[in-house]
Amino acid sequence: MDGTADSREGMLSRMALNDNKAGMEGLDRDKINNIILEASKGSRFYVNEVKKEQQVNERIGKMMRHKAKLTEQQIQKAQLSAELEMGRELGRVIVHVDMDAFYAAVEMRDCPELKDKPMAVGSMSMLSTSNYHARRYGVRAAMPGFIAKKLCPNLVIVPLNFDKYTAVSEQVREVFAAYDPHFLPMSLDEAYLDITEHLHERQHWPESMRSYKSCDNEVPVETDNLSPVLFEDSPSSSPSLPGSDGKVEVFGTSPEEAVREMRFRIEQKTSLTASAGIAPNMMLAKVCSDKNKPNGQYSILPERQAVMDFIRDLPVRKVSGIGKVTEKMLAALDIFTCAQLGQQMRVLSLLFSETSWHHFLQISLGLGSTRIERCVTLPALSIRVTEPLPLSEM
DNA sequence: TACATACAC
DNA sequence: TATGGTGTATGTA
Repeated sequence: MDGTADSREGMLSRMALNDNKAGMEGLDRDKINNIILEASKGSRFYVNEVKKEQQVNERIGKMMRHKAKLTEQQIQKAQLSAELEMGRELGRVIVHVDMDAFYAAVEMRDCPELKDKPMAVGSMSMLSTSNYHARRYGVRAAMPGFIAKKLCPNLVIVPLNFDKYTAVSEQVREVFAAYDPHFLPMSLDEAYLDITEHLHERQHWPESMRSYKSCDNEVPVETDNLSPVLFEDSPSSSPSLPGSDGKVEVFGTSPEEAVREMRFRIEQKTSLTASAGIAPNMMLAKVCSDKNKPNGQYSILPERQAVMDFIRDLPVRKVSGIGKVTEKMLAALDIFTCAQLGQQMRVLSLLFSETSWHHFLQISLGLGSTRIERCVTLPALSIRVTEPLPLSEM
């Protein structure tokens, strides 16, 4: 009944390497998992993980028995879909920006010797993040350093410099604010922005307000005549003219160009790269920001068809809010992609709570929040004494 | 209400 | 030697 094979399989789903992240494609999973397993076996953590795994398996068993007993019930899913479809909002331009391997990138910037080595930030007990070189060995955020060392003996582990990351984060947030003063920070290294208003204004901006010099810090190139009032923080001392020194880049007025410009300014200011996603809602923007990481961006056009094309083959696990447990429960129902999620709504509405299946339905339709709300989270953020460690800012 | 689970960073 | 800390949301007893 217990079945060692079964519990071992199940354990792997919790303990095994999570390669669902950028920079970890094409690894030798079996080899890596064996090392992780060997290092973990017998520990209290291991025993606890096995226990939790069995609980999830029981939950799935219960769900499957329930499913087998289902009678053909009619539900009004079609009607709800239609209502949601009518309310679909495509008019906002939502951006999710995410710094690439943030802590590791800061440490590499400040210590060039680390640049070509596999390195991670954290301790022997826990890593906060790793650089892309280390990821080739399966070393990633949320992994204990001692296990990472087994995977990659040459790994350099740098302790956290939290104050430094906070300071850099402030610099990055200054750039965010230029595109959306109400942006929503999710952690030190990532945020949601609604750049709809910015884009409206930007339409009327002259090129000079969209021009940036490669070597200079964050200020548009100064030309003699045009609205200098708008550049309060530009240095009046040395107005750099196009062609005088570094190359001047002119950014366009489209959403993609605005975001390219924002990433350019972040890099000029901090020497760190960011990735971004542009989409009509937060759920999609978040997925998009991961698509061309590191140092890239991806956008979904504000059209229903573009959204549905994007959603179709998207693995459900990529969606924020779908974690490993939900992934496994859905997998037991042969649901792996968002399209399959949509096809199975009838069953899902019977097996899951109302809030859960409503959420699933929204995902399957490519819907998400179109207003970023800061007021709700702001008090919580200000109370916080220490920022939680981002364990997956890759 | 209190506690447990899932999820995010 | 060693597998985080904190907040939110949701479900259940």
